[in-house]
Amino acid sequence: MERWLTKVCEDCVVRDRSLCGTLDDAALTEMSRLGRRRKLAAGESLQFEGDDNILCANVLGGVLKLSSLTPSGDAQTVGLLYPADFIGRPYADTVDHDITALTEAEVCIFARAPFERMMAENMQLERQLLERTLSELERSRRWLLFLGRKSASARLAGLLIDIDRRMAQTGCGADLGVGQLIQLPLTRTEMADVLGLTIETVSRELGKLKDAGVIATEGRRGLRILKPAALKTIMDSE
Amino acid sequence: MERWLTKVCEDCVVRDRSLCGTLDDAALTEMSRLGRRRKLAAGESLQFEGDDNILCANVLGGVLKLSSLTPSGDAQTVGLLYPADFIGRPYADTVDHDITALTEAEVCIFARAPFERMMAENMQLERQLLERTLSELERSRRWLLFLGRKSASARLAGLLIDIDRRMAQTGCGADLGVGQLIQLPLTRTEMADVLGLTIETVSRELGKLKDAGVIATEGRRGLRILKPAALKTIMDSE
DNA sequence: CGCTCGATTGATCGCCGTCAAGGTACGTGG
DNA sequence: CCACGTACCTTGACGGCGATCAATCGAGCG
Repeated sequence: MERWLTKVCEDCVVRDRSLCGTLDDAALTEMSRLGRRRKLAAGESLQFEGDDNILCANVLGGVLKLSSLTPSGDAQTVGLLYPADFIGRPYADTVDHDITALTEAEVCIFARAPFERMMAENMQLERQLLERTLSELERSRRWLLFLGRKSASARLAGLLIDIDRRMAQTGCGADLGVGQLIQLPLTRTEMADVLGLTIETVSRELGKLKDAGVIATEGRRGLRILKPAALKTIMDSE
Repeated sequence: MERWLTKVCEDCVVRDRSLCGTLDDAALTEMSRLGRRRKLAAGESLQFEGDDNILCANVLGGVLKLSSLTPSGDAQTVGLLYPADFIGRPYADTVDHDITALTEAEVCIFARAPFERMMAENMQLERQLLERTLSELERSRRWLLFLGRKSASARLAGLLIDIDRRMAQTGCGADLGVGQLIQLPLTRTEMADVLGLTIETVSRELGKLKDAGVIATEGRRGLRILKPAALKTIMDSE
């Protein structure tokens, strides 16, 4: 029994990169007892804004989004979640954002209460989460700068570069190197929701990048970055 | 000597609301040995993006901003700091944003290394910082939604409401209640930098709010919110 | 092969940025 | 206490970027 539970973590693809990466064997065994895996279909939601906050999780595979609906009805995505990312907000009563799978995804879920107990007993867990949260805050603030000050083309370039980097890091199918085929985890509409733009503008800007030979597309979700330097220049431009 | 150092914290105006609020007497004595107060003139910067990350601090009084310059040269403010707020990013090598006083301000500074040592030895300190960072991340994400999806008038209304709330909470001069005089901690230009707008648009939108009788202004920095409900409606509108 | 949903493309509109010209608060010095 | 100067703010005219509305296209699936 014990061995089986441990094995859940042993074959975990993100074990060394996730929050759990720093745990010793005893703590990992305890964690494996608390966690359970769940698969999500594309479009399926893990939780909704306003829900009771009862869970935390690690992303094992796939890409998810954090989003909110404005009172006036349209969506804004405030963050993307890739494998090894942490989901949840310990100590809070309610959930702040919807969490929805963009692709098929798998997560390792912990009930919030026992997870918080684990944090209290394992300092390195709390420390890890603090460092991750600080990083995430920084990511969010950098994105603020994009939404506040950058043109549609710069925002799109920034998103494509970010996706490329994250997909490479997490081994979601992208390899390092120019011209590699990436499978975009987002539809045009979803990209628009991240960028604070409309689907039409996203489509037009993608068209311009294609015409300029900076990228190439393959079907709806295939993407090749042909001129990374040019893309970065566009990202940094106004 | 010991008594004097302790006294530094004893007369601290934000003692119960700051990070240090949860510390016991022994730990507080240790903190008071590490911290030193510093006054900042309006416009003075505590640190710049790219600097070596050598300090953390608590805000004692005044209002400060966190901001970045885009490569193309214009400013975006990514956060505002009020009394009792925490400044700094433990564990990071370099500083992510400029920190500048908007008004006269006072901070209680700790060198980063000893501050991190204190955190390692005082779990509640790390725990407090984690909770604050999670809150701050949430604030930042909510602001993302504004910059991504809201009109100039909704953004401005949101900022005014936020300032009102924070000033009331931190006792910066605002009292609760309709029509109270608030001293805005920001100039029009600084408001524009927060909102991702231009100074002209901010000025025009303020004018509209005045014409509608929602607010009244008094000199450059004086503000009264006459119709809070109307302001909230505008904030929630598209 | 046809259906459906998503993506593209085009035409037009409006918000907000830009450029430009006063105007007003507020500190300074007479 | 008032004149003056400067920095900040307000107001106006105009243009462009991206939203909106609308039609068509095309990928992917049954």
